Amino acid sequence: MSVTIHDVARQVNLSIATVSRALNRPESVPEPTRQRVLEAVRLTGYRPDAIGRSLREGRSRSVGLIVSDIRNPFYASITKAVEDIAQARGYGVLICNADEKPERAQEALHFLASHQVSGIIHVPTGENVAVLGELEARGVPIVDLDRVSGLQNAGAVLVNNRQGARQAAEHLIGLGHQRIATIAGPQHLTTGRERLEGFRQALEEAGIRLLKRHVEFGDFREASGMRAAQRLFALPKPPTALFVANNEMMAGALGAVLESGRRIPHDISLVGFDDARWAQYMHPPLTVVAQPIDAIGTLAAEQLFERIEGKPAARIQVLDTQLIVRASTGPPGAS
Amino acid sequence: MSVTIHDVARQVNLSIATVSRALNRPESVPEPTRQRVLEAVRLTGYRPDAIGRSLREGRSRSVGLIVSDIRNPFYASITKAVEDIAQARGYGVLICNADEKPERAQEALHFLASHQVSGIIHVPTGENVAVLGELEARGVPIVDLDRVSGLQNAGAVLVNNRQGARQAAEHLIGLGHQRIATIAGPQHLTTGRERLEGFRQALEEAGIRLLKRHVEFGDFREASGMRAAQRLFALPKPPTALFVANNEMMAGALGAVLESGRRIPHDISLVGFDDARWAQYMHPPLTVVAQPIDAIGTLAAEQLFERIEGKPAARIQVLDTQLIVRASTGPPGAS
DNA sequence: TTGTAGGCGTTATCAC
DNA sequence: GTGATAACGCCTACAA
Repeated sequence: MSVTIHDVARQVNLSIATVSRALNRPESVPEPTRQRVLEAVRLTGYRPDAIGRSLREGRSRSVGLIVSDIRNPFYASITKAVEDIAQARGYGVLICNADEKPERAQEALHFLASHQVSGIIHVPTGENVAVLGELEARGVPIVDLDRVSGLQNAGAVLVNNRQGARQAAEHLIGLGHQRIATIAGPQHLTTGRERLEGFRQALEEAGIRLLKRHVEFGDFREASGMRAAQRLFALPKPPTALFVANNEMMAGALGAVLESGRRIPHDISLVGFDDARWAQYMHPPLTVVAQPIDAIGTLAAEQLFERIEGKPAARIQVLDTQLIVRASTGPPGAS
Repeated sequence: MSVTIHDVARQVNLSIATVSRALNRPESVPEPTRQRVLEAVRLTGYRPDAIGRSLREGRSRSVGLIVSDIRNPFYASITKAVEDIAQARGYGVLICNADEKPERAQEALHFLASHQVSGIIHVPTGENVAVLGELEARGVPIVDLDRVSGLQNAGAVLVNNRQGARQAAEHLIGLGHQRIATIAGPQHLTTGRERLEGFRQALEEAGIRLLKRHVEFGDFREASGMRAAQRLFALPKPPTALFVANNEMMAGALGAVLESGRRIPHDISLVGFDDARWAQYMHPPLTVVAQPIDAIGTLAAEQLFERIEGKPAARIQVLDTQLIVRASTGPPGAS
């Protein structure tokens, strides 16, 4: 069995109360006693049982992280940033992969609740405001990441999606494109909506109407991107430029491009949202709207811990995107 | 506050014992009683507190996952597979990113121990056999993944690294290369050692001596791959073919190739270990030794839960690799 | 069939 | 300065 505080107490002929105090409130115990305890701890290899402590304190020293797709490098990076910061503070990370399914996210939320996590970082997958609200009412800080859950008191770390989409659109327009299409994300997600809106708006301001048949929708997963691109390429007058609203759907769209024998950017100019290693390495390197991934994860984790440690102010932080022009975009019909 | 078993008991005028029984041992309670309880559970929204249960049972319904680099898509996929299976069984996953640092892995191990996890899936980062042994002695099943920790009773899911490296070497030899180099992984890791051994052996069998200056070592991270490749390219007679022992170091090596102005495969043939999306998309597409990623994660998780649920047999499962020939390899000096 | 009570490991309150 | 004790929520012998 494991060594408990009783073993340490026995070792030094003190009560468990004193041992606990020596460990948690060093000032409340005379230095010599404290040293004796510390020595005994070293000797026995005692480590406080996290479960016992959690039960007593009403919260576990761990945080929940719900991502929509752990295989998307964007969320893998986020996970790393969050885990880094949690580990530094002695917290654990319970990871849940919602796989873009709201039911799974809800299940995860319940699970985290019953585990008394100290806080939750959450990539919303759909409508789970009810469960979130309960958690929040119980005093569990919540930080939305990437998307917005609709929960009132949640903090959030987001990216300026409208700006990003606008950058993509303006770049394409500047190159002289007129038949510009987009593969948009799910419209029940803020990222899906905002990227489409920013894109449409930029086009309109340039006097270009975004045709209905030039807007295809996907679910932010690879397969849907491929299908959407295939539909676009099947049009009588296919677009000469395409803005794809996330990296996974872009991976799928690329498959369709290859399949159709089109050359990039001669036959089709491509702009993605969110950078990824493969985007830099592919041929030609992909023009993208990049997000400050590390900052997103770090800020979310930092805000979460600030609030866990007492600062009540939930903040909504919006970060800027950056257009990185590489070689997948060019004037229509030119190589 | 949260709703506890007491609230449910009050609701139906029963003792908490009966409620607990109705929930955990349906057969030990008359059906009508059970129904009343279930109804009350629904009404109150009661969910058992995982912490209380864990304390009582001496183990939490969660497993630990220690990976060496969560941003490496290989481990991100593993994480997904493990989380999938855990979630299906009602277990949570505590994720720890060791970042290839043994101290962090050890810290993580202690953390998981104090959290009374039911089992651990573990990508060894170095020598943590002592802590692992304690865990194991406490009855916590451990499954090594990808590498081998040296722990006696651990199960393991591995890949045939020697075979994989051999496939790479033979492919290069078959193409006619003579000056073949490798960027090997850390030699304190089984993957690092075995891939180098298999590679060397295949060369020797073909009558090619692997020169000392043609073996560079990295730490399985991108930056080290770049530096290693730079050293290789600075040789008076640089190699015409290069086998890189993992995908991250390959990413770095690619940077060095670009920087040096070499063309692939005309000036240098490249074979990687482990496939990645960018490997397929890059130009030219990368020849790789692929690992059955999903199977690795799934088998590890399945073995872990089998053992959690009582089957004592730790197994060592070794999976085959597969050479995928794409366009980054060709005869020396030919395009 | 159901209830009472003990205890898992911890921290904190209250005596001494 | 230190110790005894209660409490957190749960499950399960044992008693009724």
